[in-house]
Amino acid sequence: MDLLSVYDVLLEEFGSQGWWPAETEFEMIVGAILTQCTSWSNVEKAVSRLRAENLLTPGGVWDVDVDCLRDVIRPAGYFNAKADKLKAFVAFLYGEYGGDLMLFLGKPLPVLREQLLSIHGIGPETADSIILYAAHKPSFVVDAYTRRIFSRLGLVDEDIKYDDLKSFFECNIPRDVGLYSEYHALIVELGKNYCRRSNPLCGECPLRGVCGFS
DNA sequence: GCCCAGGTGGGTA
DNA sequence: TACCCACATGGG
Repeated sequence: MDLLSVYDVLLEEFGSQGWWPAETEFEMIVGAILTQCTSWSNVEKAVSRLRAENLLTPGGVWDVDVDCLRDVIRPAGYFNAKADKLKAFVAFLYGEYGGDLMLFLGKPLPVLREQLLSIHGIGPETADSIILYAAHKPSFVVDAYTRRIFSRLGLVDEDIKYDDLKSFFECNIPRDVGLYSEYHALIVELGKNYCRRSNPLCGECPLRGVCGFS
């Protein structure tokens, strides 16, 4: 089964996901950092608390005391590390772009990606998420579900490197922001429901029959 | 109580 | 390069 066929099955099963769930580009970036290895329900709690404290702007995060920031984002887990990461992002934004987020997001994709990866706390998945869902440029997002699902389908090795799995998608589906956005969201939806680390719940999976896992 | 969650950075060999 | 580990809350 090829990648576009898998996409069609997932879209038929789950419908359009409309990612990323955020009101602004900065909120999207905050969510991307907070959701690192963390369930979205916990991130929502932290984002709500940030909104209540008027901390969903670069200036808000820049000005707030880091100890206060840690306390506000506590429900998202790893709050010490993530507070430092949020601070690191806005420090970069003010240092390099005078705090102008749209100026930064308007940079060409390769420049944007390289600069994002230079920021403490932003690895390849977070960088690609920001490029795709905040800057709206075509960079396919790979996460733990992507590797698990497509290795269980037998399409790639389970130890495939991040950039190799990213290239596998980008070389085999059209380079389209809408497609990339929807595909990653559908992969996450499938993963949450049917492809956990253990207890894969294969019985009702829409990809049962073509997956070599069980 | 146990397992899991939309990763990343630092340390070590 | 390739492992190993810390980071932490909240839901099933």
